[in-house]
Amino acid sequence: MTDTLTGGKFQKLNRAPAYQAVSQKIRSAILNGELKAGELLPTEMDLAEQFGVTRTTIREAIRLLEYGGLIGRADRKRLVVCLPSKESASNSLSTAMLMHEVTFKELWQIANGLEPLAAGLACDSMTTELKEKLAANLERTGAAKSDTKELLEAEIEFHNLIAQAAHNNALLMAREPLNQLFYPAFKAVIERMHPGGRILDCHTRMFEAICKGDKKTAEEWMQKHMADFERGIKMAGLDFNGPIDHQNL
Amino acid sequence: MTDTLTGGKFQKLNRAPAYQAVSQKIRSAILNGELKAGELLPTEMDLAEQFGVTRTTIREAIRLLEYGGLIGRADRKRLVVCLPSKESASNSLSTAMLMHEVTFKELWQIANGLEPLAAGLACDSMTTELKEKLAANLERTGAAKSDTKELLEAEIEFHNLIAQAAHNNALLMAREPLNQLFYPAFKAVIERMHPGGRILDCHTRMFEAICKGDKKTAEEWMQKHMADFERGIKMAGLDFNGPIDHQNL
DNA sequence: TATTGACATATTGTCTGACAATGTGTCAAT
DNA sequence: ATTGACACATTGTCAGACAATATGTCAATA
Repeated sequence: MTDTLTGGKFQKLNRAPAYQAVSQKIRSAILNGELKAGELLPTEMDLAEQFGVTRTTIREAIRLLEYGGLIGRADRKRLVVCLPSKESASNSLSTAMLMHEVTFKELWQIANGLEPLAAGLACDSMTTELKEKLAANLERTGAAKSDTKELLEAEIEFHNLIAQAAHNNALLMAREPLNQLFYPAFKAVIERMHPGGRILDCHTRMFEAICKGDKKTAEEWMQKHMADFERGIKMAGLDFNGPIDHQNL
Repeated sequence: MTDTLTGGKFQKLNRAPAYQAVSQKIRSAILNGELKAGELLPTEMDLAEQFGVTRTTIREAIRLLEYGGLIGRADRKRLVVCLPSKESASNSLSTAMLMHEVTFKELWQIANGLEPLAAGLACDSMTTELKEKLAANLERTGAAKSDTKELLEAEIEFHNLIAQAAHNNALLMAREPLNQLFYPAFKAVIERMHPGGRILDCHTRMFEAICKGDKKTAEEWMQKHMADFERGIKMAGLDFNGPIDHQNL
């Protein structure tokens, strides 16, 4: 199968289209800090002149970056350089996972690794501000009762707060695809849950453990919580070993 | 601060540009399976007619998707619907982490969560094929000696193989940003390492543990391996608590 | 003073129409 | 079976235009 004649010696020379080159240049400029987040981009005409191409080409180059969240619109006209939000940053990863038909089980295994990790780290770097937010969240959960929509939001907020308490931005971003992909499942599980179930209990104990800096207990309760979630998925009639849906786009 | 007159009642109506709408439609069609991966996209003129806009608009819409890896070029002409590769899928997340100036420590904490997880899962679902590949990788590592480039590649390959052995596609994709961002650090660490160090030993013991299905031992050795890496980063003169570089773009 | 209206200007979004470069398919010649 | 010649389709890029919308200025007004 090795055709030494046609296969060897020369490598495919890549003549990438101009819009890709331009896009790369702009991207680099942003990563280098030549263009700082928050700054306005030069106008399309400016860029066109600088690169020596047409506005059309510039616009295509910009679109290429826009999806990644590196560039956004300030006020619907002028474009600005952005710090990508964790949502936009994890979009491609989420959709890629969707298209690869990742299963609940696979995602759950990751979450089961990351969530206890977050809980553990939170024990080391808890702040009073986050303690207050968590306390407020517990109240919110308690007050939600059978209002599933409210309960759902509180539940998600709780986990996000824990992750914030870990003071690890990378973790916060790495978790985001799970948030996005699990959302429909969260919803289904919580809607089918008997009110006043274990959720609040779990959360409370976790909160107390974290406040005490009791890493082991915090991690254990998070694991129990995740186990509950797994059971919930199955009880909600979702196929734990099957691919997740994409009601989120 | 609540101006009840101008603030309330009406929400900002969003008149998104046409290229965004078109992009969304195409994206949905792909996620719905109306356009399957591998299929050719209709020609730009076709799309332009169908959506009732110009080719210019269509092209901008396509660029928007191209970055995310949902659309690629088959043969430099006709565009084709793609299953995003794990590399392209994690690009935005990686650059977002870069721009948020994520530290080595933050990334390491995640890796320290995911890598032992992978090693543990691998114990449950090892295949003979991967055993062979891992065995070959160990030989490769042994043979590399002081060839740091070769050693680097072998090291990365080892971890990827473990992750593959976990048979969890989501994990494989979630790990990818770490691969991308740690790469320069890997390199620096390995170049500064005394040859015949602990690497091969660690890998071998992990391999043996995984083959035996000894989850606990496999995880422990992976953790030791990660601890070595942490030491390596510090010894290489990199700031463990400082932001990572972006020599990768 | 603070708000409004009128107006010129700048910038983006979209359209039209064109051309060059490149890949595809066909068919005859070898 | 390979090559050459040719028509055709499709993408990449250009030039130039116009509409819609923000921005800034300045006078008029309450």
